[in-house]
Amino acid sequence: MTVTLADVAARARVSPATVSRVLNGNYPVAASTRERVLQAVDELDYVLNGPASSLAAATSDLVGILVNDIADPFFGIVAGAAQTEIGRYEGTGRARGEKLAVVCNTGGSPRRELNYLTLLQRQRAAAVVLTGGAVEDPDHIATMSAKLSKLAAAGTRVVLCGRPPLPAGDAIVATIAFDNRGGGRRLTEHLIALGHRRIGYIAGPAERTTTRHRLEGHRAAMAAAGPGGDAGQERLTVHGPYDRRSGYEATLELLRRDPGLTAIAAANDTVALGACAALRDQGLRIPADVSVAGFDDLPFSLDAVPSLTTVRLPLFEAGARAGRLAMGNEAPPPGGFATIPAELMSRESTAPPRVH
Amino acid sequence: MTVTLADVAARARVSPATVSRVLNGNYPVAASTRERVLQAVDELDYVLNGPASSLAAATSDLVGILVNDIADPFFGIVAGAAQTEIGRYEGTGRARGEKLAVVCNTGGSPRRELNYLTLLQRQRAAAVVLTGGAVEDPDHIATMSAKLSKLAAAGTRVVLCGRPPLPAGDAIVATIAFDNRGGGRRLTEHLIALGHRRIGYIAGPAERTTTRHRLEGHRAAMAAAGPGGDAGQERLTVHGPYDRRSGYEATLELLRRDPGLTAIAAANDTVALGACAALRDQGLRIPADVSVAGFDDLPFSLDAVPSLTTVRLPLFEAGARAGRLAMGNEAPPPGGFATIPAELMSRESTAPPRVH
DNA sequence: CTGTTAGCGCATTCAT
DNA sequence: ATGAATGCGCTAACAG
Repeated sequence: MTVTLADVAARARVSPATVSRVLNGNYPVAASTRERVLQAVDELDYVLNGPASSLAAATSDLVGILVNDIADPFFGIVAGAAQTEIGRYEGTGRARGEKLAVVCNTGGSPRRELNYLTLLQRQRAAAVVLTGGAVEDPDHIATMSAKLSKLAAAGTRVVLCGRPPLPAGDAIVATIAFDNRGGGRRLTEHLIALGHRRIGYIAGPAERTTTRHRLEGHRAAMAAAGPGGDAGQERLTVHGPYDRRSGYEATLELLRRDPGLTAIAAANDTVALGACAALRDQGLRIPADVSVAGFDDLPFSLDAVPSLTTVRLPLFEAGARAGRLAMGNEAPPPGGFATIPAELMSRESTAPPRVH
Repeated sequence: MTVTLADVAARARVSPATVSRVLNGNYPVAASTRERVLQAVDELDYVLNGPASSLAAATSDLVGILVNDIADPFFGIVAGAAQTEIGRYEGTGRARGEKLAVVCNTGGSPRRELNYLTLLQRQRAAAVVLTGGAVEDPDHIATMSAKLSKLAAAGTRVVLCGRPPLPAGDAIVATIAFDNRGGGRRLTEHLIALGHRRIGYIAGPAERTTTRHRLEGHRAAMAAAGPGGDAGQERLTVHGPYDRRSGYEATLELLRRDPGLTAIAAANDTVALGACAALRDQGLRIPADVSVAGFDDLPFSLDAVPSLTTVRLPLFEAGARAGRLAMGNEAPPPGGFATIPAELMSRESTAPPRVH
C-alpha cells in the first residue's frame, strides 16, 4: 500500500540503513550512493513515516508555540517570527533540522494550556515556546512548573517569551520577558509630565502577569507624582479582557466614576482603540478633551486617528529570538533570563489636559 | 527512564493490552479493572507515547491548519474558530478524539505551503485545513492537487476554507468558498450608486485567487455602470501585498495616476486603512474628498475613523464549519462545495463624491 | 563507507 | 473480559 523505507532501499539496491542515513544527512554516504537513493525516493514518491522515525529516534521534529489568542496580532507577530526562525532550515537537504513549527491557541485558558502541553508531551516535541502573559493562580503555576520540568526531562526544550520566569527555572532553556512594569511606568510618567492627574486605567484580566506588571508600573508612576498621587487609584482602575469591547465599556464606566478625568491609559493598543471609540461616542475629542495611551505598539497604532501614544515592544525580535533559543541556535542569556526593554512612543493621542 | 504502557500494566496487574484498551476507550473493559488502570496511570504520571501509538495505529491525532499570514486577524479568526471546534472534545475521557489542532504559517509562499503539507503527511495527520486564497500558478495547482490526493489516499481528511475548489475535488472532503466576486461587485455597485465613476482599485498580490475574484467583481460592476464604465480600469488598478503599507503606497500611486479620483476600493480592510493614512497625509478628507472601502469586515473596521465601509465575511462561522468538517462532525454540503455569502456593510467612509 | 541486527512503545489480531 | 504474540517503519549501535 504505502511506500516504506525498505522499498526505497530495494529500488536503490542498498540497505535500509543507508537510505535512512542519506535521508537524515547525519552520516557520511558516498555521493553516488546518495544519488541513487534520492532518485529512488523521487521515483517512488516516498515520504518518511514520522511516527516511526520519532519512535525509533526517541525525538520528533515537532515544535509547539503556545499563544493566548491567535486572533490578536500581538501573538501573530511573536508566533510568526518564532515560526520563521524555527522553519528556517527547511530547504537544506531533505532533513537537517526540518522542524514542524506549529502554533497552539490556548485562548488564555489554563486548562487548554495544560492540555496542549500534554499533547505536545505525547508527541515528544523537540521544543515548546510559551508566549504572552501567564495566569497567576498558584495551583496553575505549580502544575505548569511540574509539567514543564517533565517535558524538559524528556528532552523538550522549553522557552518562555513575553512571560515572567517560572519556579522550574532550571528546566527552562531561557526566559525572555518584556519590561512591562518599566513601560507602564514610563507611559504614565509621560501623562503626568503633560499635566494629567486624573488618569483612568483600563487593566487586562485580573489574574494575568502582564496585567499586573503594567498596572504596577502605572501605580508606581502615580505614587511618585506626589502625595495623593495614588489616592483613589483603585476607583479609577477597571479590569477586562484584552479586546476592544472591553476598552469601550471600561471607558464608559470610568467616565461614570469620574466625568472629569483627563486621560486614559489602556492595557494594550486594542483596548485603547475601544476606549477611543467610546470617547468619540460620548462626544469627547482626543486628545483635546481626553488623552489616550495604549501598549505594545501594534502596526495599526500608527494609523489610528489620532495616532496612538503607546509603548513599543519589539515583538518580532523577541519572537525570533525565542525561536532561535528553542532551536538551540542562540546561546541563552546569562542566568537564562533576559528582559526586553519597552520604549515610549509619544504620538498624537496624548496632549496636555484642557484648562478649566 | 520514561514510563511506558508496560509499567502501567505491571502496576495495575493487568496486561499491556488491557491498559491500551482503557486508554483508547474503544473496547469493553470491566469497570473495576478500568479503575485500577486509571489509578496506575495517575500514580505513575504516565503519558502516552504519541509516535509509538501513531505507528501502531497508522493514524495520528494531529490536525494541521494552514494559513497565509498568522499576523493577519483574518486568518487568526478563521484558524481560531477551526481550532476551537477541533479541540472541542478534549475533556471527554482520556482519548476519545483528543486532537492536536495546530496552525502552520505559510507566509503565502507556495514552497512553504507544500513543505508543511509534506511535514503533515510525514506525521500522518488526521486532517488538514487549508485557509485563504491560493496561488494560481498552474504548476503549483497541479502539485498541490497531487499532494492533497496523496494525503487523502493516506487517510487524511482535507478541507478547503476560503479558497476555491481544486481539480482534485474527489480527494477533498469539502470546500468552503467565500463569495469574493459577489462581494467585490456589490461594494463597487455601492460606490457607483453614490455617484462615483473614477474609482481607484488597490488589488492584492496578482497571482492569488482571492485577489482575482474580488477584482473581477469590481470590474463587472464598473462594466455594468455603462459604456466606458470600465475604460481605463487597468490604469486605476494597483497590485500589492495584503498589508497597510501596500495600501499606503498604492494610494499615492493612484493619486499620481488620477488626481481627480473620488473613491478607492481596497483588497481588504488592512489595505484600506493604509489608504486612509495616505489620503490624510495628502490633506484629503474621507469621505468628503475621497471615499474608501475595504473588504472582510475585521473587528477594527468598525472603530476606524471614519468607520469603514466594507464587505462582511463570516470568518468565524466559516472557520468553525471547516473545523467540524475536518473532524467529520458535520455532513459536507452537496457536491462537497459551498459558497458563503458576502454582505455589504455601508458605513461612514463612503459618501457621494464632492461636486465641482 | 555500508550491511546486519535489534529494538523503540504501542495497537491489534488471536486465543482463552 | 482479558492475556499472549506479532508487527507497524524506522534508527542506532555494531560489525565489516
